[in-house]
Amino acid sequence: MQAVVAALVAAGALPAAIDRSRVLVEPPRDPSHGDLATNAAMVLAKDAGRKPRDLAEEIAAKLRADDWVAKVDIAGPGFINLTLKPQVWRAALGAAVAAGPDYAHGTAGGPPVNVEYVSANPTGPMHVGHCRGAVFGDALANLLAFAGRPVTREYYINDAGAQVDVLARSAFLRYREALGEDIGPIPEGLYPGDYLVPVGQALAEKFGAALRQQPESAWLAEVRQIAIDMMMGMIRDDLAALNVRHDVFFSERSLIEGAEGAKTGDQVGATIATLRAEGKVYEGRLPPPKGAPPEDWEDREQTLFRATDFGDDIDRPLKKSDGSYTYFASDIAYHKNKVARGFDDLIDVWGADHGGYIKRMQAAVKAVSDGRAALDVKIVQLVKLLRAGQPVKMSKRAGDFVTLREVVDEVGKDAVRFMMLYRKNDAVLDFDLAKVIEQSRDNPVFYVQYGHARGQSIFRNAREVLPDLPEDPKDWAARAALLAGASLDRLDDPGELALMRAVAQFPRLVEAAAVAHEPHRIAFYLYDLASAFHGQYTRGGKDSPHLRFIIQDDPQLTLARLALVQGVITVLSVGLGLLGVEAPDEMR
RNA sequence: GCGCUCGUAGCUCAGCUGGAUAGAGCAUCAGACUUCGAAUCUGAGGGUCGGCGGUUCGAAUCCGUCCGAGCGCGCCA
Repeated sequence: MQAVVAALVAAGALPAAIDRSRVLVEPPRDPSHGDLATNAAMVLAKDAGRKPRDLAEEIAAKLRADDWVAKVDIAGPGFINLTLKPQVWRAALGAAVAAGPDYAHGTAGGPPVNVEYVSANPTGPMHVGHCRGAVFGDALANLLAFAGRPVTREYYINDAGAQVDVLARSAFLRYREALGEDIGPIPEGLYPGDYLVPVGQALAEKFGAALRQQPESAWLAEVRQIAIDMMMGMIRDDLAALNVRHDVFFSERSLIEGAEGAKTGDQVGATIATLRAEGKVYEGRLPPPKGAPPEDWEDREQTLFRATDFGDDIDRPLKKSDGSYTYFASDIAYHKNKVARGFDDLIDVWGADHGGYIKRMQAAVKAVSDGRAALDVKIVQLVKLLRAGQPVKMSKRAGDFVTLREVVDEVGKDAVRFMMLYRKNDAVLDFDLAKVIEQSRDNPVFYVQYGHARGQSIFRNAREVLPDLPEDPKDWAARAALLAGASLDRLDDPGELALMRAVAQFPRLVEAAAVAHEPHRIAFYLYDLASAFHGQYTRGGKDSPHLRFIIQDDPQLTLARLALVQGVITVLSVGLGLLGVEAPDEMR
């Protein structure tokens, strides 16, 4: 397209200085308009001082000369619709089959990117509320990595706040219990969950009765660390059950107290000092919050980050009244640490309740990187857990919540992952435990997986016609070698062409989804592809047996159609892989 | 009071970053099983894209303003 515009400029039909940036070429929404559409004539007409339709005629004439173009139409206010020759799609299918698992790989490279997700407090097992962010972050990281960017997956362990001291005290109580003491009901303010019982037992085994009569100051740090380590072990197991993984588990405490060996010292204090030297931190006063002022509001001089200089609405405090750092202060130091490790591109995945935090964190990232680094915060909205349309009630009793593990055990990780991604991340999501195990079109997980299984089933059956087919469904290379000899010219049914187009579109889709940080686009695309495939499959029914994939007396045609099936299941398999969902060879 | 997010078919949601007659699934109605897996498919009806203005060749999409929902608003993380 650009070449055509250039030619027109050269021919004097268009001014040389014309702005081409708005010229787009993309598949139209309505397939009956052709394979590609461009707005070039409309966009360029004004600057050129020409009527859009006249200009369109001129451009169309050039396009008709192209080898790949079968048809050019001008429609509406000046759209130019291109229909490509089937050879284009056949070539794309051939490429997909040949590339196998690498199809669409590396479509959108770029600098290293750091994705932080989950970062649940290490005070207990993961609950359902965590799983959406976990799945989203993991799939986004998969997507970026597959698109060709070096990705680091990170978990920030909030092991420095007051809540881990509560954890330590709760664990200590279980320790006394493990030593045979009757501890009665768990006091208000401590974590009551049974998951702390093993921690108490571990403490009892390690220390015997040694800690029992000691004051809190003597045992707090050690008990805390053991409890945190055990909680993180549980969390990692929970994440593993969801097929979520991280490369780096980063401790907040290590920022404040220094990493092992204490070489790094207090990075939070150092960060504040640096910012202060740059004039980005000052001592000052804040106005009380509007609306409902807190009872204990106290107007005092405090250490503030000049967030308003970087786009935030108000400057933000860095120290509590007792002199310790606010969570925000250590978060600044943490993000500065990420920048120092070479990441100029940061992505954080947060829950909806942290929405009010985005501006200040983006301001902080700008401040600590001199504007070089950018932070994109993806908010995942609430998940409403249902069973057959009815809300799953969580008991109000503290410590009694639905754990992530319970949900995964009930419906499986594939269903959880797919459904979490079958929605935009910033829209609330209903998750119905009854529906996701249904085996019907109403359940997208099943529907897409069934598409893959059905494709593999065709290969199993096709061995009657083509005995040379490799038996192993996972041996894509052997299949690709055989299918390379297929005469793809035999694929000329409109349904087949539509499937080829869909397969050809996948690399573009991966690129767009990666750039937009939107893994849900993959899920929707896969559903559409599965739908087109199921449709073509059923078309080869009683009325049109000649459209069946396997034609008994025509091995060559069968081979060509198997190449199409292989293209489809390649994309289904790669796409499901990005989402972290299995692509089964058969449904059971 | 302020900020962020959202508002699309009866229900649950897409809409490729400004394109053509706004699309799927469920539900409703009408059809297709001596089949490579009917666990599927084909078709029909159903819409002031929350309202009103603006920007332009063109708006569900961008801007303004109302209405409605959710989340947040020193020393919780």
